[in-house]
Amino acid sequence: MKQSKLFTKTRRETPKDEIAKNAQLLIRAGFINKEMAGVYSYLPLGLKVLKKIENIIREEINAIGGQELLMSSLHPKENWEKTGRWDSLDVLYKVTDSLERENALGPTHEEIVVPLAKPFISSYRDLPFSVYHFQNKFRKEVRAKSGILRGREFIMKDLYSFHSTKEDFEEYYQKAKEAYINIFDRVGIGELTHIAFASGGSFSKYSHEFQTISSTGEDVIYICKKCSVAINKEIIDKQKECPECEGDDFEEKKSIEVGNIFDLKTKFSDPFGLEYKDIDGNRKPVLMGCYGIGLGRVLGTIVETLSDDKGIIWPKSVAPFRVHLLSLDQNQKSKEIYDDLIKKGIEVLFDDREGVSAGEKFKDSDLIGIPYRIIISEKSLKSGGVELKKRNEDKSDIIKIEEIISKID
RNA sequence: CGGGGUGUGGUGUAACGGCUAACAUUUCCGCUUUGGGAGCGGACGACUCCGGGUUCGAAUCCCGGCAUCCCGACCA
Repeated sequence: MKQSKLFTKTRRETPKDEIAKNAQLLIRAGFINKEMAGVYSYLPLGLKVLKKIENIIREEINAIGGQELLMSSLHPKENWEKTGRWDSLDVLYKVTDSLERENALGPTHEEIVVPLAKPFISSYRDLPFSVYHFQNKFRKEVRAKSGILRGREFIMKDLYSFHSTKEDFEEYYQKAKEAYINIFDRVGIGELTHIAFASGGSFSKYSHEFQTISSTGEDVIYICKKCSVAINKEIIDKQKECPECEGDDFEEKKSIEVGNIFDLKTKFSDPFGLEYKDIDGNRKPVLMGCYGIGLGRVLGTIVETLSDDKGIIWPKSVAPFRVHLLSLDQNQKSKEIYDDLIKKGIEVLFDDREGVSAGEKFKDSDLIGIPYRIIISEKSLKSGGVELKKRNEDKSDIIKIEEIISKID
């Protein structure tokens, strides 16, 4: 991608209506645009990152047998009345059309996925299975806050699993937990992310949240100093020892909930009569689990936790480009290198803008946060090649042009 | 939903109740310049969020609304 053709430009000033670092940097760098409180558009750079996060999640969920589908955003009122949530869920957006028909905008998809699964489940032989999708969720948050961390419209991966026995559910739940660990490792926040015990489970007594340590987080967790698992606030009040190792020394930290896994039991199977016949021919309710990850929240958390005062520092796995190629008045030589890297399948943002000073290109590059920066200038060429600098390091090296590929893996 | 803050060119700010609403930046034109947001000259760009009110006179004061941010409550 040539930067001279890029849809967005960077901004020098931080927008005055954003306090959260994630939104300030993402808007300044041209990744997102704010439409209204809690609602953001993803621009070409932002969408690239979002898609990379999505693909990592997709690979890990496919690996535990999840089948991807895409459910609707507009939901029949009837389904929500069946579960009682038409009236009880205050974040539910209700829309009325000109014929006075009422619908809901989906904030989550139990009300769709359960009736959807019903015709496909009759026997215990049909179980287990799991389905998921990436989709825009709508929640009428009374107070959107923290940039893209708590919005009114956001993309979520929600996975639903269906089981005949609790043993089978527990086995799958464990696999989902491991998939989540892989996901947060791969997107670059694994070290900061703790599994937190939360209330709500039936068999294991707990559900689990994935909490990333960050001062901008709105949650508080207590990290066990002995085994590093965490407990969320609502259960540490009742219990003073670690459920994992029985340690009793905790560190209090603010954190962002980037994902959760939850045992639904028969909460949604019951109202929809989702049943199967067991081996003896008895009808029994299907057991379910649900597993969510907010993509925008993950993206925002990466920015919150990995940026510095100059801009964003993307992990390689989700960076919009691998290389930021800066031409300092050397467009001809730079173009050759750019074409060569593209031919080799490297994702490159090529700052080919003419009449833009070196300093401005450096500032923009720091802000956008691409992992590798290659500078081509009269100076570098005289020294025998190009200059390579990593976004997360201060030092830089002059390397030969032929060496580039081997240095950017 | 309670409490507080803020609404001025695209962006960020300034302006005691009183001249044609100022400055920076962005953008455009010309020249010049290329290692940390370069320099000079010129140009474009605002019914000062909306609606009322007070006043000879309102960006400025008052009332209402809307928007937005923060704190709290809420958060399958």
